[in-house]
Amino acid sequence: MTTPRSARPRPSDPSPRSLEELAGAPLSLRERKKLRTRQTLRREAMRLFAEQGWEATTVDQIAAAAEVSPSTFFRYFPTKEDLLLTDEYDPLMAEAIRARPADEPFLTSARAVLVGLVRRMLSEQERAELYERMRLAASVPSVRVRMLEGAGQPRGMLLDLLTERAGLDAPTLEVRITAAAISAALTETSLYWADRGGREDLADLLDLALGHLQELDAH
Amino acid sequence: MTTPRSARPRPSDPSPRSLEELAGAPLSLRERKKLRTRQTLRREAMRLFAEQGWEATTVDQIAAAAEVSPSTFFRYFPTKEDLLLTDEYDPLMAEAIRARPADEPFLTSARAVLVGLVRRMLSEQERAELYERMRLAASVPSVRVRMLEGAGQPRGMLLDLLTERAGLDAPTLEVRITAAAISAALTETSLYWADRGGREDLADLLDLALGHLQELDAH
DNA sequence: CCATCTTTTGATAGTTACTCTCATTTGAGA
DNA sequence: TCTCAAATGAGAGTAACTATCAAAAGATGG
Repeated sequence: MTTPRSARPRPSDPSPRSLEELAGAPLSLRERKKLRTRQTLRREAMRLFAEQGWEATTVDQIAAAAEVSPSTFFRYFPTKEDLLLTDEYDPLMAEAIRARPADEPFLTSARAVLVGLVRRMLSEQERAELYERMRLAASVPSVRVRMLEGAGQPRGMLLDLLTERAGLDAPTLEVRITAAAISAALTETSLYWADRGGREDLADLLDLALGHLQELDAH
Repeated sequence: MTTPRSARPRPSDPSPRSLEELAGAPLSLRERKKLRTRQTLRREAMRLFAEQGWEATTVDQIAAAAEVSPSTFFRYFPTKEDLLLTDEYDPLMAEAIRARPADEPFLTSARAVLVGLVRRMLSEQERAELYERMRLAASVPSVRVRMLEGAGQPRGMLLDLLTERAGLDAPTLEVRITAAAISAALTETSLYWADRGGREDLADLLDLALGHLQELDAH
């Protein structure tokens, strides 16, 4: 439970990440292998988690199932928890928020963008994966914790956006409060959704939650 | 980094905790010893953290400094991080919030109570301790993480209070959002305070932060 | 196709936070 | 003083990491 920090040589990130599959950039063999290893690790991990639960599944098992050494596992995922983190939505959110009028209250922008994104963007499979991740996050504290931490989390991005929009260099307390509140609402809503078995519509829930934040004063 | 959970027999909590020093209840020898062990552990730990930093200080060192076995350490603090958590203010907060008119918006109650509590309640020494804890929390991710998690954190208590006040059995999404937002604001403010070297007035900051939450819609 | 250079990998040997179990000590209460 | 429950210590074990280094495998220029 010490602060994890990988000083060990890691396989370098495929730079423009996942977009170049669509763009013409042909992946080199090396890059393809790395991608496949990463996917295999994640897939095997999720399978094992589903079969045996989070705690009963060791990193060694995951590595074995993916046919790599434990060392290699840690080169791809600095912690076991990181298997469940993805920040792939952050850039999209950032872009969409920047496209909104700058004089609009930030929470209004965020609400519109987040709800819209969730409503449109998720394919069935993405939805299912998100659900699995959130289910685990909801039941395993250390995962929730890592999720709240910030690495792959929206707070950092929201903070930057807010600071930028306010024309500030460093975030004020108010800015930090706004970012923290939205991020907390986002996480809480996802967890709530997972708690209820993923049966309700996530976009609706999110709309409700952020709407509630807007009128916190009245309840 | 597995989910920590103490299944080992722990020294039982001195039930009404810390209040009975003021009340007439004379502590038994056993209770006094437990209290002293807990305090010693925490004090020695803080000293070592200050001297060597968080990571360089091992649990074994702390136990040795407090002259107990490592086993005993874990009986008192399920994780190293827990050394920095205290929920001693929670009961006071709960009581004070319950004393407010039930038809008042919850955030208004919370703001009044929290700010009042912080403004009045902290002796110089409490203030200094809180500052040290927050300083560490602000700089050591795993601690911040554990702080956000909820164990010693106000979210759980706020959630109960809110659910109770709304006359519900189980918390709705709205209730969860409110609790999460207030809790996040509380933590964020404390971290901000620590970031700034503890020079500003915590009560003022808190008032500002919760006030900002009330008008999130306008910014 | 070959030789070299770089990146990725695996093996091995720690360290540390924690868990479990069990025998011993110590305070509580009669 | 005897008895019982609670608290402690000792020791062995697990699992998540970290650090190091040599071997394997793609990339690259000729």
